[in-house]
Amino acid sequence: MAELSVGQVASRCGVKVSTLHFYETKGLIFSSRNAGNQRRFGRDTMRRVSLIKAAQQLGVSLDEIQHAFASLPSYTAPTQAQWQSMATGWQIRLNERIKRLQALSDSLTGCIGCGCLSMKNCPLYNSQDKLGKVGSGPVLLQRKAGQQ
Amino acid sequence: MAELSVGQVASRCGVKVSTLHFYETKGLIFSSRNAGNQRRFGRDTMRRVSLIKAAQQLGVSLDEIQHAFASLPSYTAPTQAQWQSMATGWQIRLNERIKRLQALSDSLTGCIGCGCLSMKNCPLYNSQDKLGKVGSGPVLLQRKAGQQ
DNA sequence: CCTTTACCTCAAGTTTACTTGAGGTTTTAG
DNA sequence: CTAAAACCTCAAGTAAACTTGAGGTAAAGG
Repeated sequence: MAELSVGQVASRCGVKVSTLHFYETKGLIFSSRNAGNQRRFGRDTMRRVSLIKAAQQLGVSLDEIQHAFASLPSYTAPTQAQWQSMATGWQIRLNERIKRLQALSDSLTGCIGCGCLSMKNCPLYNSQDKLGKVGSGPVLLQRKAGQQ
Repeated sequence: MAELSVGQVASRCGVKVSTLHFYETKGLIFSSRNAGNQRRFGRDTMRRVSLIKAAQQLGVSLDEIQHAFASLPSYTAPTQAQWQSMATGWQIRLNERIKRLQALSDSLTGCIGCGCLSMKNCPLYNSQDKLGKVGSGPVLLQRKAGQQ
């Protein structure tokens, strides 16, 4: 049983069948068809779906994921090296994100310590505001890559 | 100048005026009105907006944020203790999230190490799949709080 | 005073990521 | 062989988080 039906992939990946259809239209996964026009997925599809779900945890959009997947072959199972370079790429991204969250956590710690009643020395609030200078405000740790 | 106009809050927080209107309809921020029916915000509004943006980084929805804000007074500036208990709550959440991302990062590291050609020992893929047992699949680290 | 900039409200539009449903075909289990 | 379960396509609906636009009022600078 080399190939899997859409229902099998769905149940083993914990997603709905409709989600897999959707991912296929987005070019995130690929299938061939059997005699009766039903989808048949290679086993690597499950890893793709796992990676999609993992990446979404990091706040990565499907478009970006698709872009990252673009280096992988669509219809043949990716090689070891190909998976590895993808995984490495995600991990770099993931570690950046962890760092940012850590920084945010530190800011909150400062916030808890400072009391923040005065708003003058709150590290969260004052990360950019500098006590009300003209210009852009306390745009804090977000907005690294054009989120708005 | 104790109170701020919507435009001032917007530019100092790095968000659009329409976003502040939107947040107000959602009950995330509050304003009084001047003689000409224009909004006037207390300075604590900026901290609220900072916290909203920070929380969004953690994947917290506006509804949840609103719920967390519910403990704060709407029209009077929150006290030190009130801010602190909020910040502490966020930080617990934040640290949980960091832990999860760390776990994901570890899985990816395993993935990079194992090569994953066989799919038999990939820690990312096999976190729940157990080599194809019947039942639910490699539902990995997500889905902690009914995300789908 | 007058014009430009900032505000106001309310309705409708946008994007992302899916889900639901209708109407019909294929597989599979008994 | 037949009935239920699984698939198929395509269109439309949903939810979150905003944004845009129209039509009109207020405030601020010269």
